[in-house]
Amino acid sequence: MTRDQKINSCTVGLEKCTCFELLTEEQTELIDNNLVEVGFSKGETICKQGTFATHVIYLTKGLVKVHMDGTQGSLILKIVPENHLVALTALLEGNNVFPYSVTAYVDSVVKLINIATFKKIINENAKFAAEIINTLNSNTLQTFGRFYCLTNKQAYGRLADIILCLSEKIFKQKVFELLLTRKELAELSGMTTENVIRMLKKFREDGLIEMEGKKVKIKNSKLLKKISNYG
Amino acid sequence: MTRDQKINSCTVGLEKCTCFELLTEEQTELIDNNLVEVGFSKGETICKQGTFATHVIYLTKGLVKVHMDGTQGSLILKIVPENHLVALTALLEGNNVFPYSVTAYVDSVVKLINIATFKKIINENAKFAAEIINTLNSNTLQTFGRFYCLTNKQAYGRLADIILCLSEKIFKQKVFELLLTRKELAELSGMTTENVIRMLKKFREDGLIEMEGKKVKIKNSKLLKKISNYG
DNA sequence: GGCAAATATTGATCTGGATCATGTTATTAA
DNA sequence: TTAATAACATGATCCAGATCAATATTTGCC
Repeated sequence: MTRDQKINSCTVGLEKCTCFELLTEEQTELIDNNLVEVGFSKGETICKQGTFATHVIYLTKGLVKVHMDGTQGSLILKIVPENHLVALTALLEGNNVFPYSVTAYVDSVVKLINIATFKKIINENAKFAAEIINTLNSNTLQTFGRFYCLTNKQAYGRLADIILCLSEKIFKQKVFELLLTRKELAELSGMTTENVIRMLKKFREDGLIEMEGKKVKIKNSKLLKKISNYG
Repeated sequence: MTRDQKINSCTVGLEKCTCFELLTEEQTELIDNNLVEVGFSKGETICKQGTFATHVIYLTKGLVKVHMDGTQGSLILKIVPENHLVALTALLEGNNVFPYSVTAYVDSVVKLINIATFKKIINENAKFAAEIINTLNSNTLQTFGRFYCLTNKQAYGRLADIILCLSEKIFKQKVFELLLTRKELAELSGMTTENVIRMLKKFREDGLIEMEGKKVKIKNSKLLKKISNYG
């Protein structure tokens, strides 16, 4: 069996959400009349696991994490940047509560879209539904990659993954302001804060990255990718 | 923060697929004219990660595993029992290859539905599309549970999960014929074969299960659930 | 029916990363 | 301005589960 398939283990979806362009004028108006726009500060819970799912969330501005909390601790399923739909799982019939929480990493703005309205439009507009199917599949693929990363890679590989993901997908630059604390990085890469610190130090010593305060600079992304890819 | 949420970590979807009941006569005929039914023997690859995704798979009979293989080994994303759609991710626009492989655990029969036909119907029939959205969301929820299980639980908890899942969701009995080898159980619960054997022995010694040849009997499902739930 | 190849089992050893302890430096709030 | 709190850092120890090694047992198949 060949085991050389490249698996994308990045944490965020890439594509901008385009589904709303497929609505009729009437449907656009219906949505607009059935949503509220709300701001959340850094650290605030946008939706809480276990509460009634009365709306779908569209992130207008900011960066959020989607996480499940259980008896054995917390798992970050994904992080979502702006211009993305967030809580589509809420659409599932017969499951009227959020299966996860959504928390703001930075100050964020969301549109809360009434779920009944959203469902109504899906059932009326097949093109819109098709685009939602596309979004769901894209999310799934994303999650599978992260799933693989967290279960099959070693700690160095997981951390390299997260750093590359932040650089390439979120901030889209080699040099960026790290918004996340070591603790948050640890949660994201599925290890302890202490180990994130130790490993970042190692990365610095080996000339893979440079850090000054909150500024992070990718020095050797090729080798970083190798580490991500080996484990 | 409360951390007492019950998370379903079972590996398979529950609901029977009902989407085809929503088709018009014409659409049903269109599907029927664009599918082939194929049998696969135990162990055979039904679709291979990285090959062109030309069809959606509907499992008529049998039991299959969906898995991703990469440089760091293999990950079983889920197992799927009969009467379920399997490779819906293939629908994703711009992603024309299967992101995972599907392999038969036992002799199985599948319907391979032409993907263009499937997409055409989604774009024409909003109710059908809505049902597909429902299925996708159900799958997602399922995967999240397994994701949580594999990343946050200890080995005993993971094994207990798999045994309960097999008993309750797949075979729907307290006593069942274990179709899977120790090695397959190990893959499924994310540990080594040796440890599966040791832990099964421990479960037997502690009176949680009874085993005779391939027959497995759940003796104390309450305690087994506790182990699954603690870790 | 026999033999090669999986599969199952058990014990000994090793190790990646968690946990614990302790201290230092930034923020935040009062 | 300072007290409190959270973030950052580093070293010492520990442990769940992997890896390795060495049979036993089953299964498929010519």
